[in-house]
Amino acid sequence: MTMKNHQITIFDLARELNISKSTVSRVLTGHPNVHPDTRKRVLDLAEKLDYQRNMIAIQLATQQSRTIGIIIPEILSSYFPYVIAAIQEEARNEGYNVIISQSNESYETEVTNAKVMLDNRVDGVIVSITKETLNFDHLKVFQKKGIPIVFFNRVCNEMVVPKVIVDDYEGAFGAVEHLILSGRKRIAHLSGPSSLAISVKRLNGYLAALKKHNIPADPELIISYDFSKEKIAIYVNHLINLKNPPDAIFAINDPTAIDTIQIIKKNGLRVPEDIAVVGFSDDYVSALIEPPLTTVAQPVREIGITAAQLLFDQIKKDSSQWKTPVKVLKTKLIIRKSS
Amino acid sequence: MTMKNHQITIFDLARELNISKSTVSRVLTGHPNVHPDTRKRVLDLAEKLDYQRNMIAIQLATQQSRTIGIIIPEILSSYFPYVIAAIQEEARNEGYNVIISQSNESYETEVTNAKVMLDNRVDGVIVSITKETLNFDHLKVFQKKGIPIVFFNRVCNEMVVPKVIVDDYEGAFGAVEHLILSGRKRIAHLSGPSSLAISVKRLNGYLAALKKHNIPADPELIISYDFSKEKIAIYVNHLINLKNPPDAIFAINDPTAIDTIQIIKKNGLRVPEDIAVVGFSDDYVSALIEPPLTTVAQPVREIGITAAQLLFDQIKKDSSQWKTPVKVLKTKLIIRKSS
DNA sequence: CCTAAAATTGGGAGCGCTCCCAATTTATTT
DNA sequence: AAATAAATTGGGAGCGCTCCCAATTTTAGG
Repeated sequence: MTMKNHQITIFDLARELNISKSTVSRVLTGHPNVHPDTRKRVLDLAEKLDYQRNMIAIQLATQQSRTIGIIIPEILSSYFPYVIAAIQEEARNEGYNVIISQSNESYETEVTNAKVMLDNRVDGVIVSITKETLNFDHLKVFQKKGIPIVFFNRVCNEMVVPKVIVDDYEGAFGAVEHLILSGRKRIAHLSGPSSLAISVKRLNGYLAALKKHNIPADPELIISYDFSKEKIAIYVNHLINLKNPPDAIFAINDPTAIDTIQIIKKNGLRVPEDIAVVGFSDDYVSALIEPPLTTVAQPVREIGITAAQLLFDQIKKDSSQWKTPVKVLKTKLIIRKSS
Repeated sequence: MTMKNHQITIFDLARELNISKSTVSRVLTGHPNVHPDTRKRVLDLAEKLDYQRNMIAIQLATQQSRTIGIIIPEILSSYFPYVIAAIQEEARNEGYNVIISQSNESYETEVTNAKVMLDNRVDGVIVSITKETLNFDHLKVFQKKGIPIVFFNRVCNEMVVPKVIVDDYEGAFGAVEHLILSGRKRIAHLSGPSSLAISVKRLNGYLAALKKHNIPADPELIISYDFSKEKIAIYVNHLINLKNPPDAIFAINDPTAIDTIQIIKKNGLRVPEDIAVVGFSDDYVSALIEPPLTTVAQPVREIGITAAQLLFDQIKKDSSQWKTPVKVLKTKLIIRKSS
C-alpha cells in the first residue's frame, strides 16, 4: 500500500503559470510550436518543483510502452549477459526500457513470460528460445498482433522474422578441422538437443569437416544431450571407456566443454595430450581454466547490437515496410592449450 | 510506427454481453461480488476473443506500476546474475515485473538509471551501488517519495532502509585466519575502494585476524584499488618484487583473485607453493581455474530472495509501518587448492 | 491602419481501466 | 405479501497525459 504523496502533474504546472496544460505538454515533449519565453518558464518551474513525468500516463495516451522485452533461456552463463548488455545499451540510446525474462530452459516459463510481455504491451521483443520449445504459438502471437520480434542465437525456423545468428556451421567446421589438422583422428561430438537449429548446424559443420578430410563419421562418437549437467559425466565417461576411445571432443558449447575437461582430468587423463577439447562461444571462464579452452568465439556485443537495431528498425517503421533479414555474423576460432 | 490493430477492451466485452464494463472489470480483477453465471460468461468471451488486459491502463488507474527496479553496478560477473535470478523469481510470485539496469560502475549512469526508474514509477527498487557513488541524492529521492528501497551487497550507510549484506568482516577474518593457520606469515590484502563499506569491513576482518595471531599489519602489504583490470598487474607485480614479498594474498573478490593468480603464474611463481591466494564470493569460475580458488562463498540465492522479500514487505505495508532491518547472512569459507 | 498569414495557446476528447456510490434485482423474514 | 436485507449491476468520475482542432494573439504585408 505505497502511500504516494500526491504527485505533481502537468496540470499543476499549468495552473501555477496560468497557462493551459496543452502548452505545458508541448514544451515537455519538445514540441516546436511554443514561445521561447513560455518554454523557459515551464522548464524552470518543472525544475524547481522537481516535476517528474509519468511514463505510464504517457504510455497510455500514446499507445506505446517504449519498452522492449528480452526472452532468454538463462542468464547464468556469460554469453547472454554480454548480449543483454549490448541490447540495453542500444535501447537506452533509443529511450527504451528493457524487461528481461529468463525461461530457465523451460517451455512453460517461456510461454508465461511471453504472456507477461504482451500484458505489458511491449513495443517489441528479442528472443532466444529454450531447448524445450517446439511449439511457437506463444511467439507467433506477437507477429499476429503486429509487435516486432527478432530472434537471436536460438531461432525459430518456422517464423519469417529478422534473426541474428552466427555461422554455426562454419564455426564448427573450423573447430573440427583445426583438430584434424593437429593430428586428431577420432573426434567425438557432444551435440545439443536436435530441436535447436544451432545443434544441427554445428553437427553438420562437424560432419562436413570430417568428410572433407576423409574421416568416416562414427555414430558412436556423436552424442546428443539436453544440456543437463548431470548427464555430461555419464556421456564423457562413456566415451572414454569405449574400446576405441576418441582423442578429441568437440562440445556444443563452453560449459559443456569445461565440464568435459573436468571429467577427463578426474579420470586421470590429460588434456590435450590424451584428449583434446574444443568448445563454442568463448565464455568468460574459458580463458581461465586449466588448460585454457580452445573455442569458437561469438561476437556477443555485435549480436546484441544487431538484434536491437533490427528490432528498432521495425518499431519505427510501418509493418508494411518490415524486412526479414537474417544476419549471419562471423565466428572466430580461438586456439588455446586444450587442443 | 507500430500499427496496433484495435485492441479488445473490457468495453468490447461488456457491449457484446450486454452488461456494464464495471461488471466485466469486476470479474477480470477477481472481485467477489459478481454472479457466478455472469463471471463465466465474461471469462468465456474473454477467452474466445483472446482478450488481453492492458497493464498500462491498470497501472494508471491503480497508481501502481507493479514493477520493481534493480540497479546494479555490473552484470558480467556471476554474483549479480545469481542474485537477480532469485529476485526475479520472487517478483514473479508476487506478480511483479522487474526492470534491471546496469550502472557499469559509473556514478553518472547510476543517476540516470535511478531517474528512469522514477519516470517509470517503479513500486520499489533494489540497489547495489557503484564504486564511484559517494553522493546519494539520487537514491534518497526514492525515500522522499515514499518508494521502498532495499540495498544489498554494496549498501549506503547514510540511508536508514532495509539492507541485505553478508558478514564481510567475519568472512574475511575466517579467510585470513585460514591462511595464517596454514602457515602463512606475510599476508597481503588487495582491498577495494574505501568508499565501499564491503572494502572496509573485509579489510577490518583481515586486520583483526592478523592481530589475533600477533602478526603486525604491514601497510606495505595493503593495497586499495578501484577494480580496474589494468591496475591489478601493477599491484601484484609490485607485491611480488618487494624485498620482503608476501607469501599469501587475500583479494577483495574473486575476479581480483583470479587475475592475481594469472599474474603470479606469469611471473614464474607457483600458487599456492610460493604465494597462496584467497578470494571472496565464490564466482562460478572459481572452482574451474587452476588451481581452484579458495574463496568465501556468499549465499547468492538467499541474498536475492531476502532482498526481494524485504522490498515486498514494504510495498504491501503503509510506510508508517516500515521497518529497516539489516539482514546479515553468513558466508562460508570454501577451501580449494589455491591456499 | 486594415487584412491575411503565421505563431502561439486553449479546450476537450480519448487512451483502457478501477472503484466509489447509487440503482436495481433477488433472497429472506415476518 | 409486504418490508427489509443481501446480492448484483450500472454510471461516471478520475488516473496523467497526448493531440487534434479551434481560438486567440502576434507579425507581416500592402
